[in-house]
Amino acid sequence: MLTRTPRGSSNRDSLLARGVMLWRCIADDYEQTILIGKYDNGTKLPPESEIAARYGVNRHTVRRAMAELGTRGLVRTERGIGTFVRTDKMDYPIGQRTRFSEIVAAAGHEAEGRLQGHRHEPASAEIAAHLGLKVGTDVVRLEILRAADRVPISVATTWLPAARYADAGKVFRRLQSMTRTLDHYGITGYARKWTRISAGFADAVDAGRLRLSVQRPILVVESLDVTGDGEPLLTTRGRFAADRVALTVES
Amino acid sequence: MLTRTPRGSSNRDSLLARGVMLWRCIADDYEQTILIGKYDNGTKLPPESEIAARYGVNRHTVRRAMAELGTRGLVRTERGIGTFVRTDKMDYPIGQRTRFSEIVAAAGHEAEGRLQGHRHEPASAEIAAHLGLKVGTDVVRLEILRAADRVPISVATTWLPAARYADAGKVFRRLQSMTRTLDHYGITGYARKWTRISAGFADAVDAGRLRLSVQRPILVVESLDVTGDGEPLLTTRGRFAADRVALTVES
DNA sequence: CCAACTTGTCTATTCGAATAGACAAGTACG
DNA sequence: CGTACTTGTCTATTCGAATAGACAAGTTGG
Repeated sequence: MLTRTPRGSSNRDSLLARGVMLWRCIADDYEQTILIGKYDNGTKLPPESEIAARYGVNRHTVRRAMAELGTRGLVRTERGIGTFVRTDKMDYPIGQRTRFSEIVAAAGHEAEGRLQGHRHEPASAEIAAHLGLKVGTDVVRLEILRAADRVPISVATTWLPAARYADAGKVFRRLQSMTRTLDHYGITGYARKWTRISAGFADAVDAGRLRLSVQRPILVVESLDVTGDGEPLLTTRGRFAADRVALTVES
Repeated sequence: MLTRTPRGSSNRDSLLARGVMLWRCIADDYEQTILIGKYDNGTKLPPESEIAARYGVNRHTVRRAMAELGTRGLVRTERGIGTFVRTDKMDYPIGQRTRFSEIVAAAGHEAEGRLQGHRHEPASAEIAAHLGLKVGTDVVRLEILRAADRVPISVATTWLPAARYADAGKVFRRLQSMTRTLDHYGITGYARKWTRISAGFADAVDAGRLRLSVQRPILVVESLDVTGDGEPLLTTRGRFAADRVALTVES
């Protein structure tokens, strides 16, 4: 070990923004490089010790930065081997039978759905039209964060008629899945009726939940699911991290 | 004092970016609000204690944020009175007799010029043309940060012929002023020959030196000064913080 | 199997961010 | 003058960022 520069100068200064932690600066620096497309998918990064030396920081600090990049879904680390760049996007098929947990499981990942919050509210004109209700009817609103292998994929706002699904929030929080929640209400065969896709930028709240930098692109997916009888069941407005997902529409 | 929320929740969460210090988040939040133009110039901000309560943080943390906004030139604090928004831009007249220290002094502020670095280098085609030298001739290059009342106003790169001003770096570092540096070489009556103004965005280095957020607009001012005899003296490429300066061209 | 290399985890220490409280110093107003 | 209010400064404490070092656990290649 040479370890000069015990405290000061090096490549650090060119990154160090006042009031921003070192590991965050390093993580952001790597994110830029990766998102620019400088690395191919699967490229092996240098060993942590080498990166630490190049930045003039401790190895633990680099580990913290890499952990951050892991939660952002930009790298994948394997013990004893190394850290690899991950630029492939998860394929997310959209069709009549669109179930997050099943899609993720089919892709060989671990699905997770966490309820961020829920409340009752009167239906807006748009929500009422989707669900076939009168404006102002009581509806349940759920905010759900979905992740695959602990990497956030999407945040979704879902509305259901309160008349039948008043406790949907509590049920979801326990069962952690929309499929199982509806099953709890006796709904088994439900289907996607329509899906509308647009794009935009993540606001501060969504960016935080999705562990994205602000102003990264997102895919906005609005949809309506119906019961087997064709009755409106739930409508959703989901925001997908466009850096991590590609939507495939079945036809 | 009510001081609930000893550690958690409040308006904090909506701001708190992971890896970014609290005071920085608050400062950036205020900067956004100010630059959007929500406050008129001179508007009095609420007392520190009140701001602290609104964000759910300690008063010291607010003070740190306000200190940051002060160095960015966005607020001005007066003891015993309060903190005031500062959106007025300093008027910077450009004419034949353009001397930073004189302009700033005339506006009632304290001028400061700090040398960031200096070196000799061969003249590029552009610099050579400006100074009337052959390409590759040895020139002295100075990087100067200028501030008024401790608020950074501009960073400037200045080139002089090395033949006569070889030690310009050391001299400037001692005298802290271009006017005095030239005076040291016996140059008293020099004048602006031409000025070219354009605009762009601050890169990471300039943003750091000017204490700006990255990607804030800057005014790029290229100019040539000549001696009393009309001989090319020095050429400069200055980058001014557009949020703090308005250039006035005399005609 | 063994040696070299890389990531994971542990302990200890230093330094600054953030909190908490108290008081000084300045201004404004009746 | 004196009270109320606001900013400035000080001390003390807690918690996490960053450093430092050592070793365990895993992979690779001879």
